Amino acid sequence: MEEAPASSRHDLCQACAIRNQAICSDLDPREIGILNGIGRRRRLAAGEQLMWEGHEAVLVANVIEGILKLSSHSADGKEQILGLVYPSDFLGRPFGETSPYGVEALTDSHICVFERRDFERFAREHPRLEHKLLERTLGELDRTRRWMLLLGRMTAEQKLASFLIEMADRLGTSEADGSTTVLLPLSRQQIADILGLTVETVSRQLTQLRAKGIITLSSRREIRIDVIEELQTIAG
Amino acid sequence: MEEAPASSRHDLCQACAIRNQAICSDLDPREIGILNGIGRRRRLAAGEQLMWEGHEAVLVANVIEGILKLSSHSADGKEQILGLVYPSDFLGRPFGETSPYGVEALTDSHICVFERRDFERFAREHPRLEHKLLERTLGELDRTRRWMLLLGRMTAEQKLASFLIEMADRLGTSEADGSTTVLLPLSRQQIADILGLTVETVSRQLTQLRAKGIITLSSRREIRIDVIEELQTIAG
DNA sequence: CGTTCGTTTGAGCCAAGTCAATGTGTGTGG
DNA sequence: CCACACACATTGACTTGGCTCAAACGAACG
Repeated sequence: MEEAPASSRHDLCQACAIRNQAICSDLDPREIGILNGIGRRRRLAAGEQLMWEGHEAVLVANVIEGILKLSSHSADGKEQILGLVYPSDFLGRPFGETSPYGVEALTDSHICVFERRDFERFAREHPRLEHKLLERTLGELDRTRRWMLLLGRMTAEQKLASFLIEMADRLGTSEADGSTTVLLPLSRQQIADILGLTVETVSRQLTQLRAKGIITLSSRREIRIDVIEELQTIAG
Repeated sequence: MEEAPASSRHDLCQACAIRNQAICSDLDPREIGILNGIGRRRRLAAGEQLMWEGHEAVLVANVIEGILKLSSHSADGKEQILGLVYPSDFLGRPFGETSPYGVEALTDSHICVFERRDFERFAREHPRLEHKLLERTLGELDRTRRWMLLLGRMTAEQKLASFLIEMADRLGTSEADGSTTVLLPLSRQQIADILGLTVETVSRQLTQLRAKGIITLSSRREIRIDVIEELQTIAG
Protein backbone atom coordinates (compact mmCIF):
# COMPACT_ATOMS: atom_id res chain seq x y z
CA MET A 1 0.00 0.00 0.00
CA GLU A 2 2.03 2.94 1.24
CA GLU A 3 4.98 1.05 2.69
CA ALA A 4 7.94 3.26 3.36
CA PRO A 5 11.36 1.91 2.38
CA ALA A 6 13.16 0.24 5.29
CA SER A 7 15.61 3.08 5.72
CA SER A 8 12.98 5.73 6.35
CA ARG A 9 10.68 3.52 8.34
CA HIS A 10 12.07 4.86 11.52
CA ASP A 11 10.69 8.27 10.69
CA LEU A 12 7.10 7.11 10.37
CA CYS A 13 6.60 7.13 14.13
CA GLN A 14 8.67 10.26 14.68
CA ALA A 15 6.40 12.16 12.35
CA CYS A 16 3.25 10.58 13.77
CA ALA A 17 0.57 13.06 14.72
CA ILE A 18 -0.31 11.14 17.87
CA ARG A 19 3.26 10.30 18.81
CA ASN A 20 2.92 11.82 22.28
CA GLN A 21 -0.61 10.80 23.17
CA ALA A 22 -0.85 7.18 22.09
CA ILE A 23 0.33 4.18 24.10
CA CYS A 24 3.68 4.27 22.31
CA SER A 25 4.55 7.64 23.87
CA ASP A 26 6.79 6.21 26.58
CA LEU A 27 9.00 4.14 24.31
CA ASP A 28 12.63 4.99 23.55
CA PRO A 29 13.91 5.32 19.96
CA ARG A 30 15.13 1.73 19.82
CA GLU A 31 11.76 0.39 20.90
CA ILE A 32 9.95 2.68 18.50
CA GLY A 33 12.13 1.22 15.76
CA ILE A 34 11.00 -2.32 16.55
CA LEU A 35 7.37 -1.26 16.72
CA ASN A 36 7.76 0.41 13.36
CA GLY A 37 8.92 -2.89 11.95
CA ILE A 38 5.81 -4.80 12.96
CA GLY A 39 3.20 -2.10 12.29
CA ARG A 40 1.89 -0.55 9.13
CA ARG A 41 -0.34 2.37 8.23
CA ARG A 42 -3.76 1.82 6.78
CA ARG A 43 -6.51 4.09 5.54
CA LEU A 44 -10.19 3.39 6.00
CA ALA A 45 -13.02 5.05 4.14
CA ALA A 46 -16.08 6.20 6.08
CA GLY A 47 -18.37 3.20 6.47
CA GLU A 48 -15.61 0.66 6.02
CA GLN A 49 -15.62 -2.28 8.42
CA LEU A 50 -12.34 -3.20 10.12
CA MET A 51 -13.43 -6.01 12.42
CA TRP A 52 -16.49 -8.19 12.76
CA GLU A 53 -18.35 -9.14 15.93
CA GLY A 54 -17.47 -12.68 16.99
CA HIS A 55 -14.76 -13.15 14.38
CA GLU A 56 -11.16 -13.94 15.17
CA ALA A 57 -9.33 -10.89 16.40
CA VAL A 58 -6.34 -10.79 14.06
CA LEU A 59 -5.26 -7.22 14.52
CA VAL A 60 -5.05 -4.29 16.88
CA ALA A 61 -4.36 -0.67 16.04
CA ASN A 62 -3.73 2.88 17.12
CA VAL A 63 -6.07 5.47 15.68
CA ILE A 64 -4.15 8.31 14.07
CA GLU A 65 -7.02 10.18 12.50
CA GLY A 66 -10.77 9.73 12.23
CA ILE A 67 -13.53 8.32 14.41
CA LEU A 68 -14.63 4.70 14.60
CA LYS A 69 -17.47 2.91 16.36
CA LEU A 70 -17.55 -0.34 18.31
CA SER A 71 -20.89 -2.07 18.10
CA SER A 72 -22.75 -5.22 18.84
CA HIS A 73 -26.11 -6.63 17.79
CA SER A 74 -28.83 -8.20 19.92
CA ALA A 75 -30.41 -11.49 18.89
CA ASP A 76 -33.27 -9.68 17.16
CA GLY A 77 -30.93 -7.54 15.10
CA LYS A 78 -30.98 -4.27 17.01
CA GLU A 79 -27.64 -2.52 17.12
CA GLN A 80 -26.05 -1.05 20.21
CA ILE A 81 -22.99 1.12 19.82
CA LEU A 82 -20.59 0.23 22.64
CA GLY A 83 -18.16 3.06 22.23
CA LEU A 84 -16.50 5.56 19.95
CA VAL A 85 -12.78 5.53 19.25
CA TYR A 86 -10.91 8.77 18.65
CA PRO A 87 -7.41 9.71 17.47
CA SER A 88 -4.65 8.42 19.79
CA ASP A 89 -7.03 5.76 21.17
CA PHE A 90 -6.10 2.12 21.07
CA LEU A 91 -8.31 -0.24 19.13
CA GLY A 92 -8.84 -3.99 19.32
CA ARG A 93 -8.75 -6.83 21.78
CA PRO A 94 -5.24 -7.99 22.70
CA PHE A 95 -4.91 -11.25 24.62
CA GLY A 96 -8.28 -12.49 23.39
CA GLU A 97 -9.16 -14.87 20.58
CA THR A 98 -12.29 -13.27 19.16
CA SER A 99 -13.44 -9.70 18.86
CA PRO A 100 -16.49 -9.14 21.07
CA TYR A 101 -17.68 -6.28 18.85
CA GLY A 102 -17.59 -5.00 15.30
CA VAL A 103 -15.47 -2.00 14.34
CA GLU A 104 -16.47 0.42 11.59
CA ALA A 105 -15.03 3.76 10.53
CA LEU A 106 -17.51 6.61 10.88
CA THR A 107 -15.28 9.06 9.05
CA ASP A 108 -12.37 8.54 6.70
CA SER A 109 -9.69 7.29 9.03
CA HIS A 110 -6.03 6.63 9.30
CA ILE A 111 -4.79 3.91 11.62
CA CYS A 112 -1.58 2.16 12.55
CA VAL A 113 -2.25 -1.59 12.57
CA PHE A 114 -0.39 -4.54 14.06
CA GLU A 115 -0.95 -8.25 13.81
CA ARG A 116 -2.37 -9.05 17.22
CA ARG A 117 0.22 -11.78 17.84
CA ASP A 118 3.11 -9.50 16.98
CA PHE A 119 1.76 -6.76 19.16
CA GLU A 120 1.20 -9.11 22.09
CA ARG A 121 4.75 -10.44 21.88
CA PHE A 122 6.14 -6.93 21.78
CA ALA A 123 3.93 -5.80 24.64
CA ARG A 124 4.96 -8.66 26.91
CA GLU A 125 8.58 -7.75 26.35
CA HIS A 126 8.05 -4.04 26.96
CA PRO A 127 6.35 -3.36 30.29
CA ARG A 128 6.18 0.39 29.73
CA LEU A 129 3.88 -0.24 26.78
CA GLU A 130 1.75 -2.66 28.77
CA HIS A 131 1.50 -0.11 31.52
CA LYS A 132 0.24 2.54 29.10
CA LEU A 133 -2.24 0.06 27.72
CA LEU A 134 -3.40 -0.77 31.23
CA GLU A 135 -3.99 2.88 32.09
CA ARG A 136 -5.94 3.36 28.88
CA THR A 137 -8.03 0.26 29.46
CA LEU A 138 -8.84 1.32 33.01
CA GLY A 139 -9.93 4.71 31.74
CA GLU A 140 -12.03 3.12 29.03
CA LEU A 141 -13.67 0.88 31.63
CA ASP A 142 -14.58 3.92 33.72
CA ARG A 143 -16.07 5.68 30.72
CA THR A 144 -18.01 2.59 29.70
CA ARG A 145 -19.43 2.22 33.20
CA ARG A 146 -20.54 5.84 33.21
CA TRP A 147 -22.38 5.08 29.98
CA MET A 148 -24.20 2.24 31.74
CA LEU A 149 -25.76 4.74 34.11
CA LEU A 150 -26.98 6.69 31.08
CA LEU A 151 -28.44 3.61 29.39
CA GLY A 152 -30.06 2.21 32.50
CA ARG A 153 -31.36 5.23 34.33
CA MET A 154 -31.79 8.28 32.11
CA THR A 155 -34.76 9.61 30.18
CA ALA A 156 -34.51 10.29 26.44
CA GLU A 157 -34.05 14.00 27.12
CA GLN A 158 -31.26 13.39 29.63
CA LYS A 159 -29.57 10.99 27.23
CA LEU A 160 -29.56 13.52 24.41
CA ALA A 161 -28.29 16.28 26.68
CA SER A 162 -25.46 14.05 27.97
CA PHE A 163 -24.60 13.00 24.44
CA LEU A 164 -24.39 16.57 23.17
CA ILE A 165 -22.21 17.63 26.10
CA GLU A 166 -19.83 14.76 25.42
CA MET A 167 -19.68 15.53 21.71
CA ALA A 168 -19.13 19.23 22.36
CA ASP A 169 -16.32 18.26 24.69
CA ARG A 170 -14.67 15.95 22.19
CA LEU A 171 -15.37 17.59 18.87
CA GLY A 172 -16.74 21.05 19.53
CA THR A 173 -15.21 24.34 18.43
CA SER A 174 -16.07 27.27 20.72
CA GLU A 175 -17.23 30.57 19.28
CA ALA A 176 -16.55 34.00 20.71
CA ASP A 177 -20.14 34.32 21.95
CA GLY A 178 -19.82 31.28 24.22
CA SER A 179 -21.64 28.90 21.94
CA THR A 180 -20.10 25.68 20.66
CA THR A 181 -20.52 24.11 17.24
CA VAL A 182 -20.23 20.37 16.70
CA LEU A 183 -19.95 18.59 13.39
CA LEU A 184 -21.37 15.17 14.20
CA PRO A 185 -19.71 12.11 12.66
CA LEU A 186 -22.98 10.23 13.23
CA SER A 187 -26.36 9.87 11.59
CA ARG A 188 -29.54 10.11 13.66
CA GLN A 189 -29.81 6.33 13.57
CA GLN A 190 -26.30 6.00 14.96
CA ILE A 191 -27.04 8.48 17.72
CA ALA A 192 -30.06 6.35 18.57
CA ASP A 193 -27.85 3.24 18.61
CA ILE A 194 -25.52 4.92 21.08
CA LEU A 195 -28.27 6.07 23.42
CA GLY A 196 -30.48 3.00 23.27
CA LEU A 197 -33.34 4.90 21.62
CA THR A 198 -35.11 4.96 18.25
CA VAL A 199 -34.41 7.44 15.44
CA GLU A 200 -37.80 9.05 15.90
CA THR A 201 -37.20 9.72 19.57
CA VAL A 202 -33.78 11.24 18.86
CA SER A 203 -35.28 13.48 16.22
CA ARG A 204 -38.13 14.58 18.47
CA GLN A 205 -35.82 15.34 21.38
CA LEU A 206 -33.56 17.41 19.16
CA THR A 207 -36.48 19.49 17.85
CA GLN A 208 -37.62 19.98 21.44
CA LEU A 209 -34.18 21.21 22.49
CA ARG A 210 -34.26 23.53 19.50
CA ALA A 211 -37.73 24.78 20.47
CA LYS A 212 -36.36 25.60 23.92
CA GLY A 213 -33.64 27.69 22.32
CA ILE A 214 -30.85 25.50 23.69
CA ILE A 215 -29.48 24.32 20.35
CA THR A 216 -29.57 25.34 16.70
CA LEU A 217 -29.66 22.71 13.94
CA SER A 218 -27.52 24.41 11.32
CA SER A 219 -27.58 21.42 9.00
CA ARG A 220 -28.17 17.69 9.37
CA ARG A 221 -24.78 16.98 10.85
CA GLU A 222 -24.02 20.36 12.36
CA ILE A 223 -25.38 21.37 15.74
CA ARG A 224 -24.69 24.59 17.55
CA ILE A 225 -25.06 24.51 21.30
CA ASP A 226 -26.21 27.94 22.37
CA VAL A 227 -26.58 27.43 26.12
CA ILE A 228 -24.48 24.54 27.32
CA GLU A 229 -25.43 25.23 30.96
CA GLU A 230 -29.02 24.32 30.13
CA LEU A 231 -27.85 21.00 28.77
CA GLN A 232 -25.86 20.38 31.93
CA THR A 233 -28.94 21.10 34.03
CA ILE A 234 -30.99 18.64 32.01
CA ALA A 235 -28.30 15.96 32.07
CA GLY A 236 -28.03 16.34 35.84
CA MET B 1 -7.41 -6.92 63.68
CA GLU B 2 -6.09 -10.35 62.74
CA GLU B 3 -2.51 -9.39 61.90
CA ALA B 4 -0.24 -12.36 61.65
CA PRO B 5 3.19 -12.06 63.29
CA ALA B 6 5.88 -11.12 60.77
CA SER B 7 7.41 -14.56 60.77
CA SER B 8 4.28 -16.33 59.59
CA ARG B 9 3.15 -13.61 57.23
CA HIS B 10 4.63 -15.41 54.35
CA ASP B 11 2.15 -18.21 54.81
CA LEU B 12 -0.90 -16.00 54.44
CA CYS B 13 -0.67 -16.00 50.66
CA GLN B 14 0.41 -19.62 50.44
CA ALA B 15 -2.74 -20.66 52.22
CA CYS B 16 -4.91 -18.24 50.27
CA ALA B 17 -8.02 -19.78 48.74
CA ILE B 18 -7.65 -17.79 45.54
CA ARG B 19 -3.87 -18.12 45.33
CA ASN B 20 -4.02 -19.58 41.82
CA GLN B 21 -6.81 -17.54 40.30
CA ALA B 22 -6.11 -13.98 41.42
CA ILE B 23 -3.71 -11.56 39.77
CA CYS B 24 -0.97 -12.63 42.16
CA SER B 25 -0.91 -16.15 40.71
CA ASP B 26 2.14 -15.57 38.51
CA LEU B 27 4.41 -14.20 41.23
CA ASP B 28 7.38 -16.11 42.65
CA PRO B 29 7.78 -16.72 46.40
CA ARG B 30 10.01 -13.68 46.88
CA GLU B 31 7.50 -11.39 45.21
CA ILE B 32 4.65 -12.94 47.16
CA GLY B 33 6.62 -12.15 50.28
CA ILE B 34 6.82 -8.45 49.41
CA LEU B 35 3.15 -8.34 48.52
CA ASN B 36 2.36 -9.94 51.84
CA GLY B 37 4.20 -7.12 53.54
CA ILE B 38 2.08 -4.38 52.02
CA GLY B 39 -1.30 -6.13 52.09
CA ARG B 40 -3.60 -7.09 54.90
CA ARG B 41 -6.76 -9.14 55.26
CA ARG B 42 -10.05 -7.51 56.04
CA ARG B 43 -13.55 -8.76 56.68
CA LEU B 44 -16.68 -6.98 55.55
CA ALA B 45 -20.19 -7.63 56.80
CA ALA B 46 -23.03 -7.82 54.27
CA GLY B 47 -24.15 -4.27 53.56
CA GLU B 48 -20.88 -2.70 54.62
CA GLN B 49 -19.51 0.03 52.34
CA LEU B 50 -15.85 -0.18 51.32
CA MET B 51 -15.54 2.76 48.94
CA TRP B 52 -17.64 5.79 48.10
CA GLU B 53 -18.49 7.18 44.69
CA GLY B 54 -16.37 10.22 43.90
CA HIS B 55 -14.20 9.91 47.00
CA GLU B 56 -10.46 9.52 46.92
CA ALA B 57 -9.49 5.98 45.96
CA VAL B 58 -7.17 5.04 48.81
CA LEU B 59 -7.20 1.30 48.46
CA VAL B 60 -7.46 -1.62 46.09
CA ALA B 61 -8.10 -5.26 46.93
CA ASN B 62 -8.42 -8.85 45.90
CA VAL B 63 -11.68 -10.54 46.78
CA ILE B 64 -11.07 -13.79 48.63
CA GLU B 65 -14.62 -14.61 49.56
CA GLY B 66 -18.03 -13.00 49.13
CA ILE B 67 -19.75 -10.87 46.52
CA LEU B 68 -19.62 -7.10 46.24
CA LYS B 69 -21.35 -4.57 44.04
CA LEU B 70 -20.05 -1.50 42.22
CA SER B 71 -22.65 1.19 41.84
CA SER B 72 -23.26 4.75 40.88
CA HIS B 73 -26.14 7.18 41.30
CA SER B 74 -27.78 9.44 38.75
CA ALA B 75 -28.41 13.10 39.56
CA ASP B 76 -31.97 12.34 40.67
CA GLY B 77 -30.84 9.65 43.08
CA LYS B 78 -31.56 6.51 41.10
CA GLU B 79 -28.98 3.78 41.57
CA GLN B 80 -27.39 1.79 38.78
CA ILE B 81 -25.29 -1.22 39.68
CA LEU B 82 -22.25 -1.22 37.38
CA GLY B 83 -20.96 -4.66 38.14
CA LEU B 84 -20.62 -7.48 40.62
CA VAL B 85 -17.28 -8.60 42.00
CA TYR B 86 -16.66 -12.24 42.84
CA PRO B 87 -13.91 -14.20 44.63
CA SER B 88 -10.51 -13.89 42.91
CA ASP B 89 -11.63 -10.68 41.18
CA PHE B 90 -9.64 -7.50 41.57
CA LEU B 91 -11.32 -4.51 43.14
CA GLY B 92 -10.61 -0.80 42.99
CA ARG B 93 -9.19 1.81 40.66
CA PRO B 94 -5.40 1.77 40.46
CA PHE B 95 -3.69 4.72 38.74
CA GLY B 96 -6.67 6.97 39.35
CA GLU B 97 -7.29 9.59 42.01
CA THR B 98 -10.97 9.10 42.76
CA SER B 99 -13.22 6.08 42.73
CA PRO B 100 -15.82 6.44 39.97
CA TYR B 101 -18.23 4.16 41.84
CA GLY B 102 -19.20 3.02 45.31
CA VAL B 103 -18.35 -0.47 46.54
CA GLU B 104 -20.54 -2.37 48.99
CA ALA B 105 -20.45 -5.95 50.20
CA LEU B 106 -23.59 -7.90 49.28
CA THR B 107 -22.61 -10.87 51.42
CA ASP B 108 -20.17 -11.22 54.29
CA SER B 109 -16.85 -10.94 52.55
CA HIS B 110 -13.18 -11.46 53.00
CA ILE B 111 -10.75 -9.33 51.04
CA CYS B 112 -7.03 -8.70 50.80
CA VAL B 113 -6.49 -4.93 50.76
CA PHE B 114 -3.56 -2.74 49.75
CA GLU B 115 -2.98 0.97 50.00
CA ARG B 116 -3.41 2.05 46.41
CA ARG B 117 -0.05 3.82 46.36
CA ASP B 118 1.78 0.79 47.71
CA PHE B 119 0.08 -1.46 45.21
CA GLU B 120 0.85 0.85 42.31
CA ARG B 121 4.52 1.02 43.24
CA PHE B 122 4.70 -2.75 43.50
CA ALA B 123 2.82 -3.23 40.22
CA ARG B 124 5.10 -0.91 38.27
CA GLU B 125 8.10 -2.87 39.48
CA HIS B 126 6.55 -6.24 38.66
CA PRO B 127 5.38 -6.45 35.07
CA ARG B 128 3.96 -9.94 35.47
CA LEU B 129 1.46 -8.55 37.94
CA GLU B 130 0.59 -5.65 35.67
CA HIS B 131 0.08 -8.08 32.84
CA LYS B 132 -2.37 -10.13 34.89
CA LEU B 133 -4.17 -6.96 35.87
CA LEU B 134 -4.33 -5.91 32.22
CA GLU B 135 -5.85 -9.21 31.15
CA ARG B 136 -8.41 -8.96 33.91
CA THR B 137 -9.29 -5.38 33.05
CA LEU B 138 -9.71 -6.24 29.38
CA GLY B 139 -12.03 -9.08 30.31
CA GLU B 140 -14.00 -6.84 32.62
CA LEU B 141 -14.33 -4.28 29.84
CA ASP B 142 -15.74 -6.95 27.52
CA ARG B 143 -18.24 -8.05 30.13
CA THR B 144 -19.27 -4.47 30.86
CA ARG B 145 -19.82 -3.79 27.18
CA ARG B 146 -21.98 -6.88 26.84
CA TRP B 147 -24.09 -5.47 29.66
CA MET B 148 -24.55 -2.24 27.69
CA LEU B 149 -26.35 -4.21 25.00
CA LEU B 150 -28.66 -5.57 27.69
CA LEU B 151 -29.36 -2.14 29.16
CA GLY B 152 -29.84 -0.40 25.85
CA ARG B 153 -31.67 -2.89 23.73
CA MET B 154 -33.43 -5.58 25.72
CA THR B 155 -36.98 -5.83 27.04
CA ALA B 156 -37.65 -6.45 30.73
CA GLU B 157 -38.28 -10.13 30.02
CA GLN B 158 -35.01 -10.51 28.10
CA LYS B 159 -33.14 -8.68 30.85
CA LEU B 160 -34.46 -11.03 33.52
CA ALA B 161 -33.70 -14.10 31.44
CA SER B 162 -30.14 -12.92 30.78
CA PHE B 163 -29.67 -12.10 34.44
CA LEU B 164 -30.84 -15.51 35.60
CA ILE B 165 -28.60 -17.29 33.10
CA GLU B 166 -25.60 -15.29 34.29
CA MET B 167 -26.39 -15.98 37.94
CA ALA B 168 -26.91 -19.69 37.27
CA ASP B 169 -23.56 -19.71 35.53
CA ARG B 170 -21.76 -17.98 38.37
CA LEU B 171 -23.55 -19.22 41.45
CA GLY B 172 -25.79 -22.09 40.41
CA THR B 173 -25.64 -25.66 41.66
CA SER B 174 -26.91 -28.23 39.16
CA GLU B 175 -29.31 -30.93 40.24
CA ALA B 176 -29.49 -34.47 38.84
CA ASP B 177 -32.71 -33.66 36.95
CA GLY B 178 -31.01 -30.95 34.89
CA SER B 179 -32.40 -28.06 36.88
CA THR B 180 -30.17 -25.46 38.52
CA THR B 181 -30.70 -23.76 41.86
CA VAL B 182 -29.36 -20.28 42.56
CA LEU B 183 -29.15 -18.58 45.94
CA LEU B 184 -29.25 -14.91 45.01
CA PRO B 185 -27.02 -12.50 46.92
CA LEU B 186 -29.36 -9.70 45.84
CA SER B 187 -32.70 -8.24 46.84
CA ARG B 188 -35.36 -7.51 44.22
CA GLN B 189 -34.45 -3.85 44.38
CA GLN B 190 -30.81 -4.67 43.67
CA ILE B 191 -31.76 -6.87 40.73
CA ALA B 192 -33.75 -3.92 39.41
CA ASP B 193 -30.72 -1.67 39.89
CA ILE B 194 -28.60 -4.06 37.84
CA LEU B 195 -31.08 -4.35 34.99
CA GLY B 196 -32.19 -0.74 34.84
CA LEU B 197 -35.76 -1.58 35.88
CA THR B 198 -38.05 -0.99 38.87
CA VAL B 199 -38.70 -3.49 41.67
CA GLU B 200 -42.27 -3.93 40.53
CA THR B 201 -41.26 -4.88 37.01
CA VAL B 202 -38.69 -7.38 38.30
CA SER B 203 -41.29 -8.96 40.53
CA ARG B 204 -43.86 -9.15 37.76
CA GLN B 205 -41.42 -10.67 35.29
CA LEU B 206 -40.39 -13.30 37.82
CA THR B 207 -43.99 -14.30 38.48
CA GLN B 208 -44.54 -14.50 34.74
CA LEU B 209 -41.54 -16.79 34.28
CA ARG B 210 -42.90 -18.90 37.13
CA ALA B 211 -46.35 -19.00 35.50
CA LYS B 212 -44.69 -20.31 32.33
CA GLY B 213 -43.11 -23.12 34.32
CA ILE B 214 -39.58 -21.96 33.56
CA ILE B 215 -38.55 -21.19 37.14
CA THR B 216 -39.62 -22.03 40.68
CA LEU B 217 -39.39 -19.44 43.45
CA SER B 218 -38.41 -21.66 46.37
CA SER B 219 -37.96 -18.75 48.73
CA ARG B 220 -37.24 -15.04 48.39
CA ARG B 221 -33.61 -15.47 47.60
CA GLU B 222 -33.67 -18.96 46.15
CA ILE B 223 -34.65 -19.56 42.53
CA ARG B 224 -34.71 -22.89 40.77
CA ILE B 225 -34.31 -22.78 37.01
CA ASP B 226 -36.27 -25.71 35.64
CA VAL B 227 -35.75 -25.21 31.91
CA ILE B 228 -32.66 -23.15 31.23
CA GLU B 229 -33.09 -23.62 27.45
CA GLU B 230 -36.30 -21.59 27.63
CA LEU B 231 -34.41 -18.78 29.30
CA GLN B 232 -31.76 -18.90 26.59
CA THR B 233 -34.46 -18.66 23.94
CA ILE B 234 -35.97 -15.62 25.62
CA ALA B 235 -32.61 -13.93 26.17
CA GLY B 236 -31.76 -14.49 22.51
C1' DC C 1 -48.09 -11.10 68.72
C1' DG C 2 -47.41 -6.90 66.54
C1' DT C 3 -43.91 -4.29 63.90
C1' DT C 4 -41.05 -3.87 60.13
C1' DC C 5 -39.10 -4.47 55.85
C1' DG C 6 -39.14 -6.66 51.51
C1' DT C 7 -42.20 -8.45 48.02
C1' DT C 8 -46.20 -9.06 45.29
C1' DT C 9 -50.33 -7.48 43.05
C1' DG C 10 -53.52 -4.04 41.08
C1' DA C 11 -55.02 0.16 38.53
C1' DG C 12 -53.94 3.89 35.77
C1' DC C 13 -50.76 6.68 33.18
C1' DC C 14 -47.09 8.32 30.39
C1' DA C 15 -42.67 8.16 27.87
C1' DA C 16 -40.97 6.05 24.26
C1' DG C 17 -41.83 2.71 20.64
C1' DT C 18 -44.31 1.49 16.22
C1' DC C 19 -46.25 2.37 11.91
C1' DA C 20 -47.01 5.49 8.28
C1' DA C 21 -46.71 9.71 5.70
C1' DT C 22 -44.28 13.70 4.41
C1' DG C 23 -40.25 16.62 3.97
C1' DT C 24 -35.36 17.62 2.56
C1' DG C 25 -31.06 17.30 0.71
C1' DT C 26 -27.74 14.98 -2.52
C1' DG C 27 -26.18 12.81 -6.22
C1' DT C 28 -27.05 10.78 -11.02
C1' DG C 29 -28.19 10.22 -15.58
C1' DG C 30 -30.94 11.99 -19.35
C1' DC D 1 -29.47 21.97 -15.97
C1' DC D 2 -33.39 19.68 -14.52
C1' DA D 3 -35.90 15.70 -12.94
C1' DC D 4 -35.85 11.77 -10.70
C1' DA D 5 -34.43 8.57 -7.27
C1' DC D 6 -32.81 7.49 -2.93
C1' DA D 7 -31.42 7.88 1.61
C1' DC D 8 -31.98 10.35 5.64
C1' DA D 9 -34.78 13.15 8.71
C1' DT D 10 -38.92 15.00 10.62
C1' DT D 11 -43.63 14.93 12.00
C1' DG D 12 -48.07 12.83 13.18
C1' DA D 13 -51.28 9.33 15.04
C1' DC D 14 -51.59 5.52 17.73
C1' DT D 15 -50.07 1.68 20.83
C1' DT D 16 -47.76 -0.25 24.57
C1' DG D 17 -44.21 -1.69 27.92
C1' DG D 18 -42.69 -0.37 31.91
C1' DC D 19 -43.27 3.27 35.52
C1' DT D 20 -45.90 5.40 39.40
C1' DC D 21 -48.80 5.28 43.13
C1' DA D 22 -51.21 2.59 46.36
C1' DA D 23 -52.61 -1.36 48.81
C1' DA D 24 -52.16 -6.02 50.48
C1' DC D 25 -49.29 -9.77 51.72
C1' DG D 26 -45.74 -12.46 54.15
C1' DA D 27 -41.52 -13.71 56.42
C1' DA D 28 -38.25 -12.45 60.09
C1' DC D 29 -37.49 -10.65 64.53
C1' DG D 30 -37.88 -8.47 68.90
